[in-house]
Amino acid sequence: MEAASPTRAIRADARRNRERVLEAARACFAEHGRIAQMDDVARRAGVGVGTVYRHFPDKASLLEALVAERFAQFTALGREALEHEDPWEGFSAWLFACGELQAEDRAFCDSMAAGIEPEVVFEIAERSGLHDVNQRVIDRGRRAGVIRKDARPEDIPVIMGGVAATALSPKAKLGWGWRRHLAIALDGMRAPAQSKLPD
Amino acid sequence: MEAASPTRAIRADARRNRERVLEAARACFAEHGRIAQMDDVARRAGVGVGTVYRHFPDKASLLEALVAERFAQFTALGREALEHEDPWEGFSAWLFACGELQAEDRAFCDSMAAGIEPEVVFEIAERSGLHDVNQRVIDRGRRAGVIRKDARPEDIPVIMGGVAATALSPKAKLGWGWRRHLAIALDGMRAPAQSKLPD
DNA sequence: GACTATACGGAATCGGCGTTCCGGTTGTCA
DNA sequence: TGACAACCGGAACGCCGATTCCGTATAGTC
Repeated sequence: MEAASPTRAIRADARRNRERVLEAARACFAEHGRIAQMDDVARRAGVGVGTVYRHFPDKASLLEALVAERFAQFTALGREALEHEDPWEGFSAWLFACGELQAEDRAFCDSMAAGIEPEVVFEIAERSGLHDVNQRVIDRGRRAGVIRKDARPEDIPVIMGGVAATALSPKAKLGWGWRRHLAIALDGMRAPAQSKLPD
Repeated sequence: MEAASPTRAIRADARRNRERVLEAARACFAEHGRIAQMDDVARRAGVGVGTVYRHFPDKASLLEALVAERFAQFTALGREALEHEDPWEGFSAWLFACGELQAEDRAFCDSMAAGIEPEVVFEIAERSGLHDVNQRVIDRGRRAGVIRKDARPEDIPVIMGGVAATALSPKAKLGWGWRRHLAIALDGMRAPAQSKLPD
């Protein structure tokens, strides 16, 4: 039904500009979070705002595209984690790696933490195969006896969302650091469990 | 230097209105988060916007006042926790209680999670004595051998910030729930530690 | 080289929201 | 009761940033 239009293909310059816009958006939003402005993205990309809007109907779509990229990375890393000989090491190193990517991306963090339109985020995670990977990683860990029995795949996004919130805080203050936060949560996920999880 | 003005005392209606505004603000912001509008607060309080502004110079101040109230509650609960016979029970029940309060308050959650002006939040925590209580609760737990040795008082706000982020998500989705998140983190704080925390 | 569908740029538009302002009201004190 | 300072309401203002619009430029085709 969705046949390629019979007319001319997408113009080369259009394709190039789309790439530029995405790249500029990555940089702007990573640095300033979702408050970065469309005009800034356009300027950084060296195009007019109009062009940005031709490629992405609105700001939300642009942000979405970026989140999708990140999720794809997480998924890829997760697949590798499944190959790791030590299920626990694979699991924890994976989350630290995702944390590293997150921490560099303010917009991603506040999308996750303050969770604008979680429905959409959920769908993207589904589409990118992230849910599936979460499921497998948790299963593997539980079977190996290194992850607590009552752990669930959804615990991963919950934890990472929390870590994202921490990553948003100015690092200096209190000497926090998302790594410490993640380390605590990971200990909480480890078998043997010290308590029973609600739900 | 800050002597009471020698002129008439604050008018009774002014005091009453201030209270109304605070109450309305509590309700509006709790429900909609910090995006709730000043006009809504005013309407709900049954006063004009001007009145809101006479009592609080700007939106930030109003939010701040509310956050301060919350922190004061946390502090009070924390002091009670210190009296609990079981240091672990005192600690964990305390955080669940705080979570309960948080979860009902969207504005508080997004202040904590997306952390607008963390400097200010920090200062309020200091003033309300929350930092002090955190310190004591952790110390007590560590001495009793129920909290991991490498835990630090700052881990508490970090964890609760993460929980706040979770509380912001629509509960239905994925069957999450901040309680589960907190439970995991608490297990991570418990002695004996399974790993060494970074930093 | 001529032609046209596509793209482009960026000024102008539009809507939302915090904040200000001032004429009118009301509590308080003598 | 009168006078005045303290308050009040809410219309109007100003800023800011997303989005639109349209005249112009250009890739791709014949």
